[in-house]
Amino acid sequence: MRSARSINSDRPVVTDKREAILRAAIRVFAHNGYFNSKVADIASEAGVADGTVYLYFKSKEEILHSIFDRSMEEAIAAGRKQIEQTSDPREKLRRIAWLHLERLGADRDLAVVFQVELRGSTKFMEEFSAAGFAEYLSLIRSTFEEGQHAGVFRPELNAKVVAKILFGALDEMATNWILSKRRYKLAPMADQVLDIFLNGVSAR
Amino acid sequence: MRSARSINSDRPVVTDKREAILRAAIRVFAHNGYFNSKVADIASEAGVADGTVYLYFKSKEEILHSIFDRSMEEAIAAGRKQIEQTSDPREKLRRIAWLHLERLGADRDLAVVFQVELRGSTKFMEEFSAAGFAEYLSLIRSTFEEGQHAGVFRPELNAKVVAKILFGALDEMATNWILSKRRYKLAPMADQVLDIFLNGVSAR
DNA sequence: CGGGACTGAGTGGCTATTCATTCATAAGAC
DNA sequence: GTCTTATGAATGAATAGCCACTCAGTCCCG
Repeated sequence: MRSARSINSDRPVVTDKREAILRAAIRVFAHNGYFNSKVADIASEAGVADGTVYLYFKSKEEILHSIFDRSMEEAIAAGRKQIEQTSDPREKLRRIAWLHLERLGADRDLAVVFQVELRGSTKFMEEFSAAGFAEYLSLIRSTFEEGQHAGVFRPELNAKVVAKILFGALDEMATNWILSKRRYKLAPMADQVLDIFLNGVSAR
Repeated sequence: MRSARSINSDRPVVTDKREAILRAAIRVFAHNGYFNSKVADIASEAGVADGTVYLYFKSKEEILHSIFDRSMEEAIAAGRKQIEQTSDPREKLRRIAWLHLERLGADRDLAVVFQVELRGSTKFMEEFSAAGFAEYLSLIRSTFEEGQHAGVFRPELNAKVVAKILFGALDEMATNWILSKRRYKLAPMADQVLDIFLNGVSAR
């Protein structure tokens, strides 16, 4: 990959353009929906010609994939890093939840793509499921199991189901935030979710 | 609306064909996704000509709307009925949750349309939000508030948020069920969700 | 017959993708 | 230093295919 011409220290132009197209796509998809978005719209939003898009992406669909892949990768990496910084399972879950909503709340357009556009077809869902999504759920699950072994959480609960419940609750917060006309901070909602959740799953 | 020709007691032919198209659409949308479904596919699945679809629906989009409107109406009516049959707020929520998953679990194709296809665009989401969806959330919310006044649930919790949490958790159960290859009963998951949820929100 | 239900081939509009061409820059020759 | 040639990134007009929707005509019932 770096065999040919890796000498030139900077290739800012290349990266910039690919990046510009991705950002433009997020904005356009968020506003019009994936299926109603024209490649021409993305190109003009990015300030490039239609054809240029195809120098960086194989197809319109690949753009959506790239958005998902990159964001998910970043999110999981950030999540793991947060988790390492504490050993208390409750605190770990708190950080995961907070981070989850903080990331989505920081970029409304990206949040729309994640919460709405990526759900728009079983085909996508299944592909994405297989990819990072399942990994994210299992990050929550294993953290919970850790807490079960430590005696912090109720041992009789099914960790897989518990993970889905927490994820589902957070997911709904995000979706509602997107659809709401009122503007409020998304991340703090994590505390309200966790209050109920932790209260529900903690060993007495 | 019923001013013209409400005399004919039965219009089975009309109803039958409209019904057949709706059912066919649910199946086709569930398998291919809304945007990848051709009106011609729906017509042939329903056993009618392309043009016939337009005798019953103004557009492809209206078909999707009709599916949503009818199902949501039924679901809410069924929910209210269940609620009337008990006065215990905890039991009311239990019935709502169970019913929620039971209905989706009974018709996989319909569930796919609801969980996946209807989420595929902010435009739809907003319209649907405005319609029955918000009503459903507020059904949960007011039941919860009732419980708060009765001293059963923690009074300091924000009922709106609580409703979203319960809904989100159930919603995630349904989505996961759809995507899962393994076949299991969806409705019983309601108990696991409620176990944690009620434990989390109940006054001590 | 009259009229409504139904048909399905055809039309129009739309848009993802391609590709011949342009042009700024790099590389080499002197 | 400057002219010539090579390179490939970028362009955007053209293509090709798709599909929602229409409508002229057929069918059938009373």
